[in-house]
Amino acid sequence: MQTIAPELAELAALIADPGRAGILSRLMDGRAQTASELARVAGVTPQTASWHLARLVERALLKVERRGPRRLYRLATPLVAQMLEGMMTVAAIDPQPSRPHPWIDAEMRRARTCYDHLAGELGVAVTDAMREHGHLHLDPEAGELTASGRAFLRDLGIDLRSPARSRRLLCRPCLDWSERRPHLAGRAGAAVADLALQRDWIRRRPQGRSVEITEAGLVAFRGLFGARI
Amino acid sequence: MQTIAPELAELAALIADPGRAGILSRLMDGRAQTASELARVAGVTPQTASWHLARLVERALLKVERRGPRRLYRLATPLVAQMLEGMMTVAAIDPQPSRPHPWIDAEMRRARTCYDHLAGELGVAVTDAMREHGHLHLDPEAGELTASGRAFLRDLGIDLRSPARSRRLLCRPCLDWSERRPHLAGRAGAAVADLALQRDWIRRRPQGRSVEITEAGLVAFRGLFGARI
DNA sequence: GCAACGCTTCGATCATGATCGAAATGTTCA
DNA sequence: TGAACATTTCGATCATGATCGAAGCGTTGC
Repeated sequence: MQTIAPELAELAALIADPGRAGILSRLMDGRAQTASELARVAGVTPQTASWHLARLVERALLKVERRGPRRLYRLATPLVAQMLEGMMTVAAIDPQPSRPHPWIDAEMRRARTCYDHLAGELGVAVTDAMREHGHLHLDPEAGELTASGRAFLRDLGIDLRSPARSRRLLCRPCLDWSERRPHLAGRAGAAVADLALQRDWIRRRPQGRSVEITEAGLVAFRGLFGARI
Repeated sequence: MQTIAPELAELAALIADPGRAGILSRLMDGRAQTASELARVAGVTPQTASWHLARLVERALLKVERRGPRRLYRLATPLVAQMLEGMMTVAAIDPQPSRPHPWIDAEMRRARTCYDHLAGELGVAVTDAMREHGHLHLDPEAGELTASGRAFLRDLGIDLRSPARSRRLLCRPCLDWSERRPHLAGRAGAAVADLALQRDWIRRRPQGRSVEITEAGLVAFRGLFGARI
């Protein structure tokens, strides 16, 4: 019985190295990174990272772009991000009975981006607040932005039609691996994250995927969204 | 920077072995299998399979159930199936320009079940036919069953409310890794597959995940659905 | 209780691939 | 053209874990 199992194993083997897993995890914020930065997060020497990166590109998980003497790596397609999202969700399931993940970096747990939307305590808090205000319904598999939610986002200055890529789902849940609860994803989630970056409510930390919540951000998330953060 | 990367790598390593990947792939039809059957599909001796199965259970990817002298293994949660689905989708992406997958078993490519719904040429053909008849809209990320579609399924004797687990999404796309195109999943997809099994349109092959399309099935899929199969 | 059967544990062997130092390549800028 | 820098290639070493034979365990049925 020939199945896709060999390819599945091959793909998994590619992710199974801690260095490569670190690289992929780092790229989950959707932006491109240099080989040096990726070597740093993987905790290996540049030549080792180069070897890992070559494998990831060869297998089409990453694509590379030359920018002067540097090379910028990013996830090849959103499909890869979606796959990693699913794997992280399962990876976060402790075989042991549920408890918080003390081994996750506090900054990551607090606030980060997940490809293009907010995650961590912040992402879940904003999502919860929107649900409580009736802006949002979120089931494990599906999500819906209510009329109230559309109005709310519009009043914030978000044009949901703008991201053009209307083929993307407006509103979907994404299981937060650190909080073990869904947060808002899809076009609406991306729009909220964009807004937060634009208004300087959050700032990307120079290294890593975590973001810093500014003072203005705390005020905005609490005041405008009603988030308990 | 502590992230979930180590857990991600550990999880991937678990799937990275061809034997274990074969076991997981085999269990993607959602049913439980004996250790012997899983050893067979993995192509290893029973004692090696036992070792693999122990790791998968320990890491909570599988759960085991004793049935007399046998042990029945199944996927621990639908989350695992969803993760594997995502991985298979990426695994099926050839780094090389697109072409059919000659290395996939013809029976698997023809018709199989994907957790609880139809996949392969059959799954895609049924989905396409339903789309062409206006029963279904299917975007890469989302799906919608139209009023016509609901009526169509009702006339077939499908009660979409019956599966009780109404938290599940009614209609969603699932990227078919052998056809590289979406097929119908969600509660509607599961209902169609259930119906097909009940009416003996398809039969599960004793080994493997592929299903056999019966003569009556060909008539039904062509006549009732209008599928080009 | 005993035999049959399915499955697991133990122990020894063997193969794959991750690692880094050293050196080469390639790009930019002066 | 040459210097500076980012990245890759090469080569040798080393560690992890997959494998199977043999033996042990546990359940069922006579």
